[in-house]
Order: sequence, then C-alpha cells, then structure tokens
Amino acid sequence: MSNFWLLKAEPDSRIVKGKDVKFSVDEFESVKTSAWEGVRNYEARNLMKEMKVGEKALFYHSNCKNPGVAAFSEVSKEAYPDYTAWDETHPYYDPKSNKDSPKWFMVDLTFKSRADHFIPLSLLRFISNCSSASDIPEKVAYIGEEGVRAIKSMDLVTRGRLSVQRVDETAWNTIVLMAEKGGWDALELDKKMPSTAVATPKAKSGERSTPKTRAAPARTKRATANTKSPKKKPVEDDEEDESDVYQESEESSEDNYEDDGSDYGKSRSKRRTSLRGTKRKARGGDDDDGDYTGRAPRRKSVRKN
DNA sequence: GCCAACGTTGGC
DNA sequence: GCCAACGTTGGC
Repeated sequence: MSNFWLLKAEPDSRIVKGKDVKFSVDEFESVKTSAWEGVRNYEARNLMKEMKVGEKALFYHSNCKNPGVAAFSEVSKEAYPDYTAWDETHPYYDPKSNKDSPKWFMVDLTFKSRADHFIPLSLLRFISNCSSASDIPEKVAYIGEEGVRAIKSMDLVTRGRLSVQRVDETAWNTIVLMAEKGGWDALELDKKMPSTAVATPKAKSGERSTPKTRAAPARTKRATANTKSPKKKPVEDDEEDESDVYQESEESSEDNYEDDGSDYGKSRSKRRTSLRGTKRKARGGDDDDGDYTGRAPRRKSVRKN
C-alpha cells in the first residue's frame, strides 16, 4: 500500500550561508522535478527513506506569511545520499556526513498539480479546533465529520515542526477534496478558535508541563547547524543504513492562492513559562530507525544571492 | 519581531 | 540516563 506524505518548503527568500534557500510552488512547478535536499532532521529523514516511487505528497508552504498546502506531487526517486551535506559551502553542510557513510538522504519529488484552492494552515487549524460538526463552517461542511477527524489527526496541526510528515489516506482525500472545491474564500470567521487545543491534551489548568503525548520531533527546516562547535555527540544515526529516505523543505510566500487571506483564527496560547524541562524525548532517531530528529533543512535551491 | 514548542547538548 | 540550558523552528 501506498503511503501519502506532506513535505514543506519555504517560499520566501531566506539567506543561509550566503545562499537563498527558498523554494516556492512556482519554482517547483517550473522545474517539475526537484531533489529534496537539506533535510537535517532524523525523523524527517527516516520518513523519506520510506518513500516509494509513485507515492503522493502534498507540497506545503512554510515559514511564510500564508502557510498552507499549495500543490500535489509524487515521489520520483527513492532515497539517496544528500550530497549537499558534503559541500562546505552549502547551507546545509554537515561535517559529520561523508560519501562513505552518508548521514543524510533525500528523495526527488515531481510536481503534479497546483491546489486549485490553496489550503491555508489557518483553515486547517480552525477545522481542527471545531469540537462538533456544527462548528464547521458551512462552506467546508462537505468534508464531513470524517474529514474533520482526519484533519484533527494530521501532524501538521498536532506537531507543526516536522518538515516531512506522513498523511493518512482519509486526510489525503480530504485535502484533495478541499483543494478541488474550496469554498472558504469568503469565510471570515475568526471568532472562534478555541485556541490551540486540539488533539494533544494540553493540560490547561493544572498544567504540567509534560505533555505526554508529544514527544518528539523533528523540526524541519533550517538546516544544519552543525557548524557550531563540536559539542557532544549526537545521537544520530548514521549507520543504519539501509534504506531510508529523507527529505524536506518548505516554502511559502505570498501567495495566496485563492485568497484566503482570512485567517480562521489564530490564537496561540501564550503561557510562557517554559516548560522545557519536562521531559520529552526524542522521536527519531538515531540510529536507525529511530527517528529522531535532526533538523531539517529546507529544500532546495540554493541560489545565491 | 515575538515567542511557544521542542530538539539537542552536555554536565552530572 | 536524567534533565536544565540552549538553540531552532516556524506560526502569527
């Protein structure tokens, strides 16, 4: 069976080590096929290693003014070493990776089509914050309760930082339907949004910090960072081997395809106090299979400028 | 630009 | 192996 995925790319310019790492849907559509280099997060990398040729993937614009699903694509080449990690001048250079034992991998994705209606993250969040079917905007009521449930369970809304995610079939079908039918362009809701709650149990009142459910993650984008001083050892993985893939990217930019400009709610909870120490463990992994995370890089293009 | 979320480092 | 400090991701 085939899996469905979601890959992020940054549509806005961002200079890293002198090079622009942006990769928007416009560029993707024009180049058609692109290697997803730059992913430096173990969990994201491991997911890429699972990708098979022909599997479908959502192309998501991230770290931009209007983040959301912009296009549909397909895996056109399974995981292979991300050689950009060996290039010292590359934004995502990782001194710990080398040709003999590549630490990072990438896949090639081929552009298939644009979403007729760009699906903003704000809408997906809004839907995922609806507690009952009656809260769902009529304009998108066609996704049904099943669609709502599927969106609520997406990593995109439950753990935003992973740059390469798995998408279940129902969620995939729901996104495809929404991209096809749209309907929210005129919505204006905003008022509701329960705030960031959603799937993870967040403890509100008593709070504890530890969210037990979450744990790990991977970040996405931004790359490497390994340039810092050599600190400790990462748990990476490296070795593992065997197959795995990896990828990533993000994008965004202004696009509003369709409009959307609306925000279906925003709200973030504020609560600061860091809960940081609470536990959390990593997900990826190191080694093999694990998942873990590393950081994922952005994607492609390194253009300079 | 702010800052919540969370992965990573690294002392112990 | 635990966990506090630190650095990043990335939405807003």
